[in-house]
Amino acid sequence: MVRPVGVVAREDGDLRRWVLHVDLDQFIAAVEVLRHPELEGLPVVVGGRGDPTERGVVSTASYAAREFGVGSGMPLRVAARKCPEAVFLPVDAPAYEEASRQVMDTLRGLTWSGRPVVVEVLGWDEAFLAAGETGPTGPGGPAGGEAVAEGVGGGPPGQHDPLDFAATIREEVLAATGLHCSVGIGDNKLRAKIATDFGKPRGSFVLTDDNWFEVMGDRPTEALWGIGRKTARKLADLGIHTVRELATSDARELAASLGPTMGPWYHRVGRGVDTSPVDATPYVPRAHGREETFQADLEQWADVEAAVDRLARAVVVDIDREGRPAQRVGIKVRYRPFFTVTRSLTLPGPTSDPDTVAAAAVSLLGRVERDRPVRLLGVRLEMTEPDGGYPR
DNA sequence: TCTGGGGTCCTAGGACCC
DNA sequence: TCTGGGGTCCTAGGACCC
Repeated sequence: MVRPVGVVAREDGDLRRWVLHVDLDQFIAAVEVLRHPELEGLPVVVGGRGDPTERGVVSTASYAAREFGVGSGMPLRVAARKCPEAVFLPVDAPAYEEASRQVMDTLRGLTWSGRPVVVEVLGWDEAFLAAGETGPTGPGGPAGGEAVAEGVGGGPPGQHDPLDFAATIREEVLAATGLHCSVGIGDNKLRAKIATDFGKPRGSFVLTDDNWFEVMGDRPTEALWGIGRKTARKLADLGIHTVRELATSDARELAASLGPTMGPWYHRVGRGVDTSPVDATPYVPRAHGREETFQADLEQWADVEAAVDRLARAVVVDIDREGRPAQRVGIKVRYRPFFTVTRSLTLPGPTSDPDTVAAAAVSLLGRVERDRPVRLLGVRLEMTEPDGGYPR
């Protein structure tokens, strides 16, 4: 159900106007510092297997490391050159998942002016928050889904100012987890998300229709959520460089050159327009995959086939946990130096049989070139839709 | 600089069918 | 023979995000 945000004025202090975006500061590095307190304040780089001589990239760098120019996505070898004294640590996903769970549980336990908070989790270290419903909302029934108020009318009036609530969020998350976060405040999700960057670290920022162009108008289109390097370049080719230019561009021209769906969407993003609701519905994955970059390129085709077989069986274990069979199988092959192809097929019928899936994955190798060194292999399984389809 | 691993969604062309 | 228009499925690739 689509719940418009940012248009409905209400008697209760206009809570529905606000969306908050919570983003943990240097999350992965911060989790590592929590369990290695002696690293506090030092340049810490987390990525790959923690060996800066290996192939791999930076997942997160601490603020001290960032001062040396180290940043996310940078090859570990480059990070080591920029900051040789940095402490390099391997990625430990289970540790971050556990810390994330604590953070999200803390957020879900918050109330705002006596209302439960709706929490939409975006990843390990991000979530959108909005004030939830306190009861049935009319003919359509409850709109909040999971969210049900606890002490309707019984509690103290609480805070209506979103900046006060943002401060509460930061305090509660710090007290519960030892982690610092920043909070973006907006009149929709898009603006809240972008606002967070201006609040970092350990702060808040408010971005609404009132100050959108003042804050964003002269920034490059790439500053927008959903516009990356490639799209920014395409826009530049159309003479669109800034957020203001995007906002005042011709929507039909955008549709013609960027697609009937994406064109108009970029136009809305340029104006800061977003009507999507904060939705606490648990995430249901469409697919699972595993891929591996080899420290040394594979030169023997038998090694390539063995690796695809192994990856396919590993992903079958992953989808088994989901309890849904595979209906499509895809492989990814990245050759030296960095050229990638994908191949995929629809299975004759849904299956979770490891032999069948592995055989299908290996068979796809018959559709790619086999006479060049292989840098990466991946296998991906698309699952059948869950009963009742996907949420939203 | 020499480029991870986990995902999502959109586009476009061809096959196939009516 | 000189051949429309639309819908759906399959496949490959691209872009983006965390």
